[in-house]
Amino acid sequence: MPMLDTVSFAAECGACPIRHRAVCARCEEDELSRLEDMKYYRSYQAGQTVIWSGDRMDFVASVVSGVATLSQTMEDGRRQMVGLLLPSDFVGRPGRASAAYDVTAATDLVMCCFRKKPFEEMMITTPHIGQRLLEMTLDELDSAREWMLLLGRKTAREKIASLLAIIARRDASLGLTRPSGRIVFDLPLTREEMADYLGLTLETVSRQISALRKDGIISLEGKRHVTVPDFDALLEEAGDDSDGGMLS
Amino acid sequence: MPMLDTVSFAAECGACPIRHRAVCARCEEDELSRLEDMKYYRSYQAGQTVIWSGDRMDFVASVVSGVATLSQTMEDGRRQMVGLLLPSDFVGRPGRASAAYDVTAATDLVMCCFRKKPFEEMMITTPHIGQRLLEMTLDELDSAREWMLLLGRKTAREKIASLLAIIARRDASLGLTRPSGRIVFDLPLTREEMADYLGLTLETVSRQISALRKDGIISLEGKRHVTVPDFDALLEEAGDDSDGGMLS
DNA sequence: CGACTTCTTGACTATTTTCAAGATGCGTGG
DNA sequence: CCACGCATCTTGAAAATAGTCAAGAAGTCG
Repeated sequence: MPMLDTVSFAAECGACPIRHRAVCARCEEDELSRLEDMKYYRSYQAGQTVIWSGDRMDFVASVVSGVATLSQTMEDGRRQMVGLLLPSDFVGRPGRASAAYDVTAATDLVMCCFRKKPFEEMMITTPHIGQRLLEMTLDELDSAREWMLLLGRKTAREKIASLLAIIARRDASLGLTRPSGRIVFDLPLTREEMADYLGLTLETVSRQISALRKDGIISLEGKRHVTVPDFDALLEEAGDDSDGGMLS
Repeated sequence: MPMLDTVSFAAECGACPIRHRAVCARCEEDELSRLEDMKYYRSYQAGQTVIWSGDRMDFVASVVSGVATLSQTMEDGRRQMVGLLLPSDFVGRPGRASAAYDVTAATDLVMCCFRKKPFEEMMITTPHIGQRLLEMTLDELDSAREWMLLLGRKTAREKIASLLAIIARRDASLGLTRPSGRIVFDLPLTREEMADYLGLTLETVSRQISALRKDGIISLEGKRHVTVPDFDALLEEAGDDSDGGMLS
């Protein structure tokens, strides 16, 4: 098992890449400096577990870079991913002592952690944090519900296309690719992780990716590097309405 | 189509049955009286639509009595329920102009509606509402994630057992039945609504209910009235860990 | 009591899973 | 630099689960 690594980072909130999107987005300068006093960074390697469900959790955190997954496991080993945590996403629940889900680093990961006690106190005294967290939680709830539609009603092919579209759109919104019809990105997940997210087996994931490739919806170099020649065609396969689930 | 019905209700917040659990739970007397100024009650009959996805929504609301459903529909008609709204649950999203989901009355329903504009203003000036709403939203997010596990990984039989367990537990917590091994309740949903909630067809729902009946896990009088002789046996069928997903 | 909706059950079909074998790619060490 | 070993991925064949189509039963409401 690899070890946790507490990092001394370029720790200026002012220079933080997720400053404007994370839970601290609405904070004023003085609030930020209070946050700086309770924060520390942690890095994890791809594959490392951040925390196990049920473990005591004495911090909350924002994802700074990389991708983490939230997942639940049944006694017999069946696993379902219940969230994909991207930069600026929030981890942990104020007021709860232990983790409700397994959190795993899907890629190399950096998190900005806040000691829980002072963070909770600050939530009471300053409204900006709680307001922003409410906004973010409502957004997550919408995502979770969109995912419920996928899990409950979409076919395997639609599930794969939907996941690819989400990842593609996210990369595009981070400015890593131009928002034309052609999109290129790397999958941050293994086939098994995709299966756990989509409620499928890894074999079905593999087959459907092959099928989408055969049909020219995507092309692959290696196993992770994906090219989508026509994003609209991908959305068509995903079965979403044309706006792709954008909520005003 | 039945019509909307605006009701003059026994409108005292002090006597409200959901006073201690709803979004107003933390409000002081003076805050309650501000809420009274912006509130009105509405009743709906079982089957009636409260609001359609995409419709403009100039209120937010709490469910006072009855059961409502939140659902999403794909272009080709596939439908997935994404939430079950019980007394004290909150409907609507502050800061959003239109409904993101279809809201339907599953049973006769009474809602306590707040005009959206003043409610949003009050959220900024008084922290109690936003704090409580954050708590409730985090709880809903947990429920949604529990449902994702069900939709993605459970078998049809486990899905049915899980739904029955949830309804049974809820009725018990409302004090309608004693919390012994034996539990009796009425299903608030049709087979089709159950199917939409569970990501199944109504035929599969029907078959699995018959199977649970044949195996003695439940018994039925009529189609809606259910007796669970041994609640632990039902939980076993649901595939949950023994605590039944209770979160501290 | 009768019409209509809701529900049940049967037979067949489709999709996804399971089990199994082999291919590909990646990192490490010779 | 190449080869080996391990993890990841692909593909095939058979099996299981849930879906579809269809008919009829039960319950409900007027």
